Parts: sequence; C-alpha cells; structure tokens
Amino acid sequence: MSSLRDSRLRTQNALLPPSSVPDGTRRRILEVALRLFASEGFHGASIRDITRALELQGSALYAHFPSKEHVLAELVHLGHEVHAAALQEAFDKVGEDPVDQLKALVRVHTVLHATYPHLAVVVNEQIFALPPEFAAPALASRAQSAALLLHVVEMGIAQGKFSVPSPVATAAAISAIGVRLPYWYDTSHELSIDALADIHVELSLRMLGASPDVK
Amino acid sequence: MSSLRDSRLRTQNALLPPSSVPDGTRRRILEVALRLFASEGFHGASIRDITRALELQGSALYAHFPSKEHVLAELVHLGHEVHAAALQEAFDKVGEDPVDQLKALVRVHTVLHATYPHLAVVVNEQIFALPPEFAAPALASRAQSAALLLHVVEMGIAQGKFSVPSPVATAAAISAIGVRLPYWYDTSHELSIDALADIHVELSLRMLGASPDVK
Amino acid sequence: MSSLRDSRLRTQNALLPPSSVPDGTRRRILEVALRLFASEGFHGASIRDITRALELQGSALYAHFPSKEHVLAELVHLGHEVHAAALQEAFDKVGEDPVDQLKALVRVHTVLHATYPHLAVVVNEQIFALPPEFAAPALASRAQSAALLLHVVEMGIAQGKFSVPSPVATAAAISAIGVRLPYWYDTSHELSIDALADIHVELSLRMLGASPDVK
Amino acid sequence: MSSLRDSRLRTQNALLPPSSVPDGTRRRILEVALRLFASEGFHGASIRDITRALELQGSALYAHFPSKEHVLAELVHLGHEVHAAALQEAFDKVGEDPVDQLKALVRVHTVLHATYPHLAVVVNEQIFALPPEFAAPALASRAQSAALLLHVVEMGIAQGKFSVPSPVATAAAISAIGVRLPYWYDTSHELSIDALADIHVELSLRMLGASPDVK
DNA sequence: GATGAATGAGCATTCATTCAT
DNA sequence: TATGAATGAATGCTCATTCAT
Repeated sequence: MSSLRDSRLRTQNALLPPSSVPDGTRRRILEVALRLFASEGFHGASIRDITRALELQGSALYAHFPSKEHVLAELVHLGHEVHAAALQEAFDKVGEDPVDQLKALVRVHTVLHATYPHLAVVVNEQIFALPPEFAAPALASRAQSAALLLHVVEMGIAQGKFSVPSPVATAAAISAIGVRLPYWYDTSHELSIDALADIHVELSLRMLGASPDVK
Repeated sequence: MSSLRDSRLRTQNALLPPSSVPDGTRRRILEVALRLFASEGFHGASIRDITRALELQGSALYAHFPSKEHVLAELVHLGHEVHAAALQEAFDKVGEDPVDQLKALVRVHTVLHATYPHLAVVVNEQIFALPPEFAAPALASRAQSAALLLHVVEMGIAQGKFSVPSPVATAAAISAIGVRLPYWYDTSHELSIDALADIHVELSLRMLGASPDVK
Repeated sequence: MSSLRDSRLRTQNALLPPSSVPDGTRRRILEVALRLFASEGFHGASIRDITRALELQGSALYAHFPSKEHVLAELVHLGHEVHAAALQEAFDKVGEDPVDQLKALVRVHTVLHATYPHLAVVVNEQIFALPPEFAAPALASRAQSAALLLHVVEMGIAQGKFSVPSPVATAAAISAIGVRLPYWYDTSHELSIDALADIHVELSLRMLGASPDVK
Repeated sequence: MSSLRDSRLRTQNALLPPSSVPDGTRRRILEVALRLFASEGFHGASIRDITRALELQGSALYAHFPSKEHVLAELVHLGHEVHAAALQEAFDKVGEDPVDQLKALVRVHTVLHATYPHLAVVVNEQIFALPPEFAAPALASRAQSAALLLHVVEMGIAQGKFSVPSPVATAAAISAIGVRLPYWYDTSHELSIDALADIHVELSLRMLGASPDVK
C-alpha cells in the first residue's frame, strides 16, 4: 500500500550509523552492500555488483570479509545492535511510568527507522538469507525488543493507564508503524523526523487508550 | 521487531485465492513459487527449486510460463487484483459514512493479509525484482488503494468525525498494521482472523480519534 | 568479398526444384528448413523456428521426418541428386567434343546455382553438420561431379584444344565461379541467368585457353 | 563440388596471423575457436568445446571475452583487417598499370586464402551469426575490397588492356577462385602457394582477355 | 496429422570463491 | 591490499525428442 520507486527506498542519504564502523574500504563495502541488499536483496546483489560500485575487483572483498554472508551478517548485527542499544538507552533515561517508557520506545523506534531506512529494510527482509547460526543472535535481539515493548504495554494495563483489546496485537501494531516507515517516508518529506516521532507517539497512545490528558 | 522463523512466515496453509487460477500444473507452479518466493525471495528460489517440489524438470515450467519473471509477475498481479477488488467490494457495500467506510477498508485489509500472507509478502517484498514494465500496473493499483484510504480519512476529518495529527502518517500507520501481519500472525493463533479484524478496526478508529460512541 | 544481407542470400524466391517433392506439409517443412538452414545454419535454426514459420507445433515435424538431421539429409540428397542429374543430362546431350562438353557442364552448373541458390548454399556449407553416414553419398556425388569436370578438362588438353597451367586448379576455378554465385547474384539482377551462363562459359573457355574461334 | 572431410578443411596447421594477437590464453582461445567455428560452425561449437580443448572450465573464457559472440567478432574483424591491409599494401607497391594492379590483388588474395584458410572460411560463412552491429564493419571492408577489384578491372577495360563480357561477373569470378581455395587446397598439396598464386594470376588475366604478351 | 505437456541433456553465462602475484 | 586468471557449481533457458491424446 505504500508506493515504492526504482530505488526501492525513498531515501538515498543516510546509510550506516556514523561511528559504528571505522572509515576505509571495509566501511565502504558495508555501505554499498547495504544499499544494494536493500534495493536488490541479498541474492539479487552480487559481489561483483558491490565491488564494481567501489571500482574494485570482486576478489578484493575477501581482504575484508571472509564471505558474502559475513557482509550481510555484519549489517544485520549492526542493525540490531544499534536498535537494541538505542531502545535500552531511551528506556534507561525515563522513569518507571509505563506511559513515559512507551513514549520513549516509540520515539526511538521511529527515529531509527526514519534515519537508517536501508539498515531497517535489510535487517527485516534479508535476515532469512543468513544461515541459522548467523541469524540466531539477531533474532534473539529482535525477540527481546518485542518483549520489552509488550512488557511496557502490559505494565500500563496493569496500572490502569492503558486499555486495549489485545496486548499482543497492539504491541505488534505499534511496532509495525515504525517498521513500515522506510517504504513511504524520506527525509525530504515535509514532516521532520521529530514531528513524525511525535505523531507516532500520539498514535500509539491513542491505540493504548491512554487517558486523554497524556502527552 | 517481529519474530521470524526458518520458513519466514508462520503460516503454511493458505496460498492462492481458490478461484483465481484454474487447477493443473500451472496453478501448482504458482503455488510452489509463491511459497518459495516468500521464504527465499525471488532471486533465492531457482526454477529448479520450484519444479523439484513438483517432481518436474526445470524445463517443464516453460510450457506454462515464458520466464521466471512472468511467474512472479502473475503472482504480483494476482495479489494486487485480489486486494483492489476486495477493497472496492467492501467499500461499495457500505454507505457514505467515512466511519463505516474506514471500518470496511481496515477489516478487509486485515482479513486479506491474514488469509493470504505469502501473497502479501511476495507482493510487498519482491515487486522490486520485476522490470519496471511488469511492476508498473501493480504499483498503480497500490497507489490507488493508498489514495482511497487517505481519502476516507480526510473525509472523516472534514465531517468532524476524525481528528488526527497527520492524515498521511495516520493512513500509513493504519495500512502498516495490516501489512506487517504476516510476520507474526498465523491461523493457528488464539485470535481468529475475525477477532483480529475487530481489533484492527478498533485500533484504527482510536488512532483517528473517532468519537467514543462509535462501534 | 561478396556482399551479404540480413537474409544471407540475395534471392528470396526459388527454393526447391518443383517436382522433386510432392506438395503438402512435408514439402513446406523442407522449404522452410531450406530457407532457415541457408540463412542461420543447421545449428542456428531450431525445429521450433521451422515449425513456427508454418504455424505448427515443433512436435508436428516428427509426423514427417524422424529427426532434424533427416530434414537436412533430404535437402542435401536432393541438392546433389538434382545437380548430378542435370550434369549428366547435359553431358549426354552433347557429343564427344570436350569443348562442347565443357560448355554444357559450365552452363548447367551456373544455371543450377543461380536458380536454386539456397539449395546450393546448404549443400555446400551444412553438409558437415551431418553424421558421416548421411554425408557419404552426397560427398561421393560431389567427387564424381568434380571428377567429370576434371576429366573433360584433361581430354581437351589431350586433344590440344585446351592449354592450362594446372588442370586441377583450373577445374577448381571453373567450379568456384558457379559455387560462389548465390552470394552475389539474384534473379532481380540485370543479367539474366542465361546471359550469366554465357558469360561463365566464355570465362571458362578463356581460362582453358581454348582457341579464340570457340563460342 | 569441392571435396570436404570430417574436419571440414584440409589444412590443420596455419590459423591466426602471427603478430595479430599477443600470446597467452586469449590467443589460444581465438585459435581453438577459429578451428572449431570453421569445422562445426559458430552454433555448432560450444564454449565448453572451446575451453575443453584448452583444458579450462567454460567460465574461464569470460575473463578474456565478454561473450561467445565477441570471440567470433574478433576473428571476423581480424580476418577482414588482415585481408584489407594485405590488399592495400600489395596495391600500393605497384604502379598505375591495371595489369600490375590486378596481378598484385589476385596474388595476395590467393596467398591469404591458402595461408589462413580457417580464417577465410569463418569470415565467409559465420559472419551471419553476428548481430548486425558486429557484422557491419566487416561487411563494409568486404564491399570495399570488392569495389577495389572491380575498379581495377574497369580501369583495365578503359585503357584497352582488358576485354570482358561483364566486369561485375568477371570480378566476382576472380574473387571466387580465391575464396573457394580453402575447400580443396592444403599446404601439403604438390602445388606450392606461390605456384598457385601464379596460376590464379594467369587464369585471371585470361578471363580478362589481357594481351597475350602480358606476364 | 497435429497438439501440448513433459523430458533430460545441453546451452551461454554468472556466481562466490581461491590463489599466485 | 588489491589484482586477474582460474575454478566448479549453479543459473535461467533452449534444445531435439517423446508420447498420450
């Protein structure tokens, strides 16, 4: 239902979080791979595609990664690490009020998906291209994030601050709003990332039936 | 943030809408291709993979489709056709009240994504593997569905029945909830598809700030 | 050194000698195959190419020929048969004078290559695509024709009517003039086939150093 | 009318002009391809056939040529380049007398076809297997050579040194004698290439009715 | 005679990867 | 670090041919 374009994602600019990988050929490989895996898929982007964009021979990649799968694995790992760290950091900053916690989680979820859309797409769509032993830690991180969100929702319900038809379906819905962002939003949009985060927080609280004075 | 498995989707059963393609080898090819494209991606599933599952030689596929791309194109076409037709049918059945219209659209959107999750995933993730001339009609259908949803939201706002921070972002959020369904829901879930549709309708109306007496 | 065109041969019209094969699908297959083998080569023209031109399925060919090779074999056989028969007939009509004999052989050689250029090309270029047992009779017929021409040349020399640097090379040269015809001549040319035959006779006699009053 | 053998051409030895391509795998591919394209035709010789003769995998060819067609294109280009250059060089060495010019052209035409018979055969028979954009320059070179020969014939006629029934047909005949050489002559023949060239010069002059004192 | 679904071998080409340089 | 020639498996697809209808 979102509208895609040739390049799959609407954003061209931001790729990898800045300090996650040192500069150099290795980082440039990751950036190109991220862009191509997002637009063509893991199997649709060949090593030669990646290295050609860097004006290198295919074999040059093996000075930096032991295999193509390791490139994807590193991207997926990086994506989950960033996501988990950001969620945790946001969570730690706020107090124990589930409303505050939820606001923090939704905000960071949205900001991340709007800022690093390629990483989000690759992490979500291409993780299945990894062999189980590579995918397992990422899947665990993912499950933990989901559990954290669900826990906050359930705490809010327990404290009478949220009221919801199904905690699981509602947590999934809150997550979905952010996950689908890369498919329609780009940074040239009239809404800023901050404004978008505000909106998603508001929409999430409404779904949770939070008392109207919230926000 | 959803949790995936080796087989990518939680559901194994429902594949193609029943009457969309006549029985026979051609339909069986479409079904297997749908399953494999959903789990491995278009480039990750080879023609030999598809035909092996049918105990055929790879070359046998070419008596039914002129190319691998045509198989994907037919699936994508079928998916959009079913989606557009169902949306339209639901829309035509209700009156002019935006609230009723929205309920109808959300319900059918959810039911479709829960009933044909493979089709939804392939349509959403693999359409980029098609050359532009194959993808164009599907993208047009997609844009039209998005426009219909946005229109209903805007009509509701105009009539004072909805109140929303950003119509575009809210329509995208409503859509996202359904689109992400295949990644966590399967028909063995304790929630029935109908119950899920009810929940999504409720969540959508809450996001739209519909007057509390609704439904 | 000749100039070719898309269609390889300049002539489009005459294909098979009229009475050589009865009318019907079998003959039409031979005609299309002749055209395609001449322009694309035996390996470059598929059975589907041939039958498509007749609006038939590929399998329909097997009601008329046991294999693709048999189609070529029949064309090659037909070509050599026509060539040998025409040569023999022409030879039998004239007396024992080597000059008359040579004129007759050159004339018919030229007329055949100008009239059935596709057949000549296929016979000359595609015979190697046949397995030895199919090619053998054709090669024998070919050798016999060459021997006949050489014999006439040598008889003329013995009788003091021809004078030549090398009988073998000269016989080859006389043959070559006709064999290369299909690559530059077509029936729309300002020279008629008859005029061309006259010219080739004249050129051949000149090469043979026949006394100037000849012709 | 020439007699062929399994191996199509009687010569096995000479293939590519010595300095035309540097030594190495690339040259060896061209040599094997030349031999196989001459004997089996472009479509009849597979990439695996070519590389097997070099004890390489089929894929190794693609480090040296972008496609099978490029291999043929290079051979055809090379053949026409060598032919055109040799003709031009021979032409430039002699004076303005059409008789001398014709002798020079015929001699070099014959020497080339006797020395590089595979190249001649591939150039003449397989050029049609190239897509038009590859074939065009070769066809142009061919037309230019034909025009040069015709021009010399016509100059000789204008100067009263040649007398001929049809300049076009006679030029074609002169060319044909050389072009057909690879189909019957090989270097083990009792005639040396030089002797053969003398004979062809003599036969050509005779066809042109050159005054008997010539040569 | 002809169809159309199927086969199994083979095609040109691309793939990820290796390795000597 | 990077190259470039090579590998061997795999790719999508075409081939001639078969066979039940």
